[in-house]
Amino acid sequence: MTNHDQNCPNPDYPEKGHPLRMAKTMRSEAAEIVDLGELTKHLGYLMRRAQIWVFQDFIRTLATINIRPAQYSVLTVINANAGMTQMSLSKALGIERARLVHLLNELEARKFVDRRASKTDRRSHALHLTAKGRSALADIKSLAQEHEQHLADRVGRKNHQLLLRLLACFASG
Amino acid sequence: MTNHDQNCPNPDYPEKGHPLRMAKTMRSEAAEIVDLGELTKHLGYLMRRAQIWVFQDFIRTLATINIRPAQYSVLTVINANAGMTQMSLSKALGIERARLVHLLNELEARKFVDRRASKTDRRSHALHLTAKGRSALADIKSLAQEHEQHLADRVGRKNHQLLLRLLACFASG
DNA sequence: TATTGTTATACTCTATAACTATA
DNA sequence: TATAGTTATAGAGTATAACAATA
Repeated sequence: MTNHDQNCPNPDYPEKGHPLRMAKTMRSEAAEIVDLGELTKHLGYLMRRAQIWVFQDFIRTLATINIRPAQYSVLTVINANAGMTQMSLSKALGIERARLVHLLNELEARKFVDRRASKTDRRSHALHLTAKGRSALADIKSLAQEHEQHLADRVGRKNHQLLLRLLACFASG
Repeated sequence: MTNHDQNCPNPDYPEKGHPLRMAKTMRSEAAEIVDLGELTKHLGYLMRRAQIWVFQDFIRTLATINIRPAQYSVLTVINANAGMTQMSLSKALGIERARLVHLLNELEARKFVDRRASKTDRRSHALHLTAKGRSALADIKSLAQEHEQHLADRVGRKNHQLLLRLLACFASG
């Protein structure tokens, strides 16, 4: 019996097994009993496993529109802060500015984002969503909500809210 | 005011700022106000930020012994399941077997781990910690506990326990 | 035929350093 | 001198595919 069976409202949601790790040829279903030792007492281990689970569900749920978590976060924050600079976006999301360049190149190539000349500082760019970007974001948000519902189904609505509150301790601090 | 201020027992532990992201030259401390939009309602976003925080604290706390989270998990599970195969370890930790080869090569080069011939299946290896590996793991566990205490200090002891329970829903499932 | 360990490749993301053009 | 954006490189980590030895 694995650790979560006692506590998870719906341990098998959305189907048996890890979202993207369904073995192609599963001859022996016998899941070996492996002792994880101290690992299950470490928040870091559980967070890593949980984060992989969540991101894979996100990627799968938004696969039709081909948006990954990092891209979603960039679009969302630009939408909420039109005209912001790359440095500001980089700091807000904790994404290295060098990495952000590539993310923005992709989103600009897809005509979701505009880099406009700043009026006050000619070193920096003012970031804006295009009309196409705003339209796409509406669809993306809808799918992202669907994804979030998967998580709430998995862990329970109250626990979902609780996790949001508890994890905020580590964000940005 | 950031999101976690109301809820975190000790929002500034262990010092101001992110563990490894202290700017080298911080002229203007004025943290710009950036609206994160819907992101703070997404478990995935908060998990990613939290996981980065936690892993960076782990890496820093165990820097003297030069052990990273993935290496720690491998040593711990081999210790608890002497003689296990690489496939079994790969499945238990959710690490691709191709990736595990490199991890084990490193740990074998450091004389922490032995790959012995299996007695029952000549395709597979039986994994064991060496005497040096067991000795090192004792020190490593002590530092890992210190790291875990940092997390408990950050989020509060009761919340720490709560998080362990809630996140287990996503692990392994 | 399928599985174990291995090698190799591609892609995402992190971490740096260096460069340019501005400030 | 310092900062914004860019380019480049190195290293984790993930995801695949293919191969040899073995089952």
